[in-house]
Amino acid sequence: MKNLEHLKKHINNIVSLNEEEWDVLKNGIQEISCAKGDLILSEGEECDFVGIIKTGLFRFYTTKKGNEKVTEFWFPMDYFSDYRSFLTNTPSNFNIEAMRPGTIWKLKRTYMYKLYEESVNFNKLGRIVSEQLFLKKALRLDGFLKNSPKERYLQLLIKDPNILQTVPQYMIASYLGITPETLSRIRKRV
Amino acid sequence: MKNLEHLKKHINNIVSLNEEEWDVLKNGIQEISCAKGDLILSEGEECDFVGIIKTGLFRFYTTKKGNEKVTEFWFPMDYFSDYRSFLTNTPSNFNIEAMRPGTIWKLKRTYMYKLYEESVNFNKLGRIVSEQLFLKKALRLDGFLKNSPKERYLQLLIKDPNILQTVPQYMIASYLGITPETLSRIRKRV
DNA sequence: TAAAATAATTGACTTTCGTCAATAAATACT
DNA sequence: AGTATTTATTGACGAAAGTCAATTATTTTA
Repeated sequence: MKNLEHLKKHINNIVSLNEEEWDVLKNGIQEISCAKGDLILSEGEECDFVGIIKTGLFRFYTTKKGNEKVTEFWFPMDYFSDYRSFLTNTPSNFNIEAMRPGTIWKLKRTYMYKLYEESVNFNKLGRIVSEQLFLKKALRLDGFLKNSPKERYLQLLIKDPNILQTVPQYMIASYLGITPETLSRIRKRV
Repeated sequence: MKNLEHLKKHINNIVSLNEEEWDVLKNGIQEISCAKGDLILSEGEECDFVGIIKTGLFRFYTTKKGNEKVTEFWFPMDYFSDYRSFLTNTPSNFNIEAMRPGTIWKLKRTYMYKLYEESVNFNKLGRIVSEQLFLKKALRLDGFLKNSPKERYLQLLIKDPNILQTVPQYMIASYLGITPETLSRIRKRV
């Protein structure tokens, strides 16, 4: 049984849909339960959805020469998708993994593009989602261009303490673009 | 005298505006000529526009401890803005500089948000611009997370040869996140 | 075209981070 | 609680990139 009240409230903060619009949107949304370790998306697959985390903790990572590079962590009410794959209709190079049991809301691309034809509000929603995703990427890229590993870690301490509390340290190291050993040493010297 | 035919064609590839919509959009567009070295945006200012390069070559950079970190280069028909500053109404940490004489088209935020209220097509346009900007950031971030400096340079060779041909090498080094000396050595070993 | 200014290369040296291996700490399992 | 597994720390060492200074190449400008 889907309980979408929380989502409805969230969406209405972005753009105020009328009841009819909400019903249309609602019908496109799948609510999916995930067990720990579940892969919502795997490398090679096309990402044909955008979604929002209802509960749980998810990560977005790729692999290189056997080891994993974490690009993002997602918490409740975060948007999630391989939006590059989604937008370009090409296979993803990433995996999306449930780090613990949780629930997600998904909206398929085909459905979403149908919505875009329906009303101005859905386009507005799509625009704002894109903007949010842009902001996240931009801030993260700036961190890499401007800051050293140590500075990136300190920024994380300030801006995303929730990540530090909930995610194993070796994944945080990967997220910061360094090895676990280096992160351990940075922490010692702070 | 504004000659916007080229721009009109470009916009119509994204979303087909009717004549009335195009007239409204047109009225919001400023065409601005830039001399070499002109700063279209300076650190501390708020970026209240998005634009498209008509002609010329521009760079987007920030400064740290006196030296410059280049985040992006923009060529004709590229979107440009400090879109983070634009979206969040906060001061920019970046500069936009004309690297040679050129011309740009600018659209102010206030005007753009007025357009968003007007019709579905403008929202669509805004969405697609956001998507494009997202894609660029995402690809660049992935490069930093996944590739070494040498690999990033080789990717640039393949994907953006135009940058290599037109931009001084020390700025390319900055764009790759390394020093000019290191880039020089990488090039020697390839 | 000559001089000046800017950009690129090279060498010597330092710093930072990665790698590998061992150990310690924390967590999960029965 | 006690064992097994996973995660974090530490040390020794090597590789890669940064820094500083000098030199060479290229471009600009007078």
